[in-house]
Amino acid sequence: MNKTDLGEKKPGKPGPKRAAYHHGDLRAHLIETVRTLVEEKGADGFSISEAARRAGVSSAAPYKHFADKDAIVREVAMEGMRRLGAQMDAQAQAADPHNFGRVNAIGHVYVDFARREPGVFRLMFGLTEGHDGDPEMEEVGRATYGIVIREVISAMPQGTPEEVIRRRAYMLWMCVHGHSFLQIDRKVNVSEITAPDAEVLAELSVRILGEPS
Amino acid sequence: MNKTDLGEKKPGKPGPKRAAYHHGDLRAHLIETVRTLVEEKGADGFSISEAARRAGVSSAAPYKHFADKDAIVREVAMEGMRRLGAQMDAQAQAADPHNFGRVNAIGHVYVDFARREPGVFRLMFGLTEGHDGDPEMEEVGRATYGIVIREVISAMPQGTPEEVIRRRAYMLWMCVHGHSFLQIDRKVNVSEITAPDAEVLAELSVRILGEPS
DNA sequence: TGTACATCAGTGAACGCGCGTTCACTGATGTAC
DNA sequence: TGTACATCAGTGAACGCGCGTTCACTGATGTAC
Repeated sequence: MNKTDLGEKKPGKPGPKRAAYHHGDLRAHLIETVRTLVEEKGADGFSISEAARRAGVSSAAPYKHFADKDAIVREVAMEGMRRLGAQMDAQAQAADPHNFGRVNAIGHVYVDFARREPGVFRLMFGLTEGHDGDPEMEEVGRATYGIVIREVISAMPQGTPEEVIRRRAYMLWMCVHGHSFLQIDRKVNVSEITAPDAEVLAELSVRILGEPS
Repeated sequence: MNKTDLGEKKPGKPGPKRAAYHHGDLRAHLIETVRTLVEEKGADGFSISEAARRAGVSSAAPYKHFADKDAIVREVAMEGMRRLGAQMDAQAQAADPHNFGRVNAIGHVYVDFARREPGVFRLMFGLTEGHDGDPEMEEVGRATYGIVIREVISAMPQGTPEEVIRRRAYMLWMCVHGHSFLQIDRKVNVSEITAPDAEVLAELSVRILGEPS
């Protein structure tokens, strides 16, 4: 197989994507490809071979950029976590602080992310054996969770002890996380609830962040 | 390979497990084997071949009892759901009804199940492509969730509208489900909470089932 | 600007592996008479 | 109780498959002079 057969490149008329023999940014392209592949086939259904095939590259090429399959998965998960954090931050800032509006905004971003990219979401939060003590992974996770903490702090009365803050934040996380998984795993229907997401999340933040009855 | 080589059976002294040439209850034995295998290797890591090997049977034998791999997985998931339901029921009945004690008991059974059998738990609640519209699966799921509904009803004031009941029940489910996954996926640590499970779950049931502040 | 060379990012062929599933088979079991 | 036979639950060999990864290689690119 000749290189001119490979991509959409015609000889003499260099394609817009592939500058030349070298791909240019195969690494980023692979991450992106794996991302869509994970959505299509699931975290355990995709293969490096297929990603390479889709990227129009030999099956050995990925190994020039990643040590092994796990390394790609890790990258996709981290990139997802960063995006989630960025979206949470942006939406929180944009939201009305009254009635726990910022906390609610974060919750919606979380659930929407799960719904929009269930595959990546699973990669980020499912047990991915080996990422367990990964410090970089932990760091980006903590950074994202830090946004939740920040907004819970500003939603609660000043001077609320840190321990209480942490506990309330975790309660919110539990709910939102559970909701996300029940949604993408299509288990919500057995609950037969009719209320829309927004209503349920709003009620929860009031109940969790307000005074107990 | 002769049959006398297969199991622990010595000729003339029939083993206690394998009555004779026929296994006796290979079907049940396979389900049990897969159950432990799923815990060891994860839902996507186990193989029928290995299950057969462990059961001391040829790799083709399982197909005398199950159509394909999915059918075994399905059975393991259903059996898990039935056990979860039974445990929830038993612990709810045994618990003190005051202070939402029964609801809390159910929550603990749920979380403990996840912690004790994360593999099966994932099988039951993770998206297992194909079990989606499975009516038998839905039925056993609904039966188990029915226990939650039952206890929420008896924990709330008489005459509470069904819609409210369903919503509160789902809120509890979200939390407990989220907590379960965060635990088994080892993500709880980033929240840095120190309060024990029991305390958090108890507070949540008060907040969710009580009057909002 | 031209040349020599090191480096880099690919290729394509090959490997060993374990898997899910099928197949023709066979020995054990249960049943009818 | 004995015999003939259908059925059942296994065997073991084989299949095709796609995978992750390695390897020696090669052409393109960047750099030093």
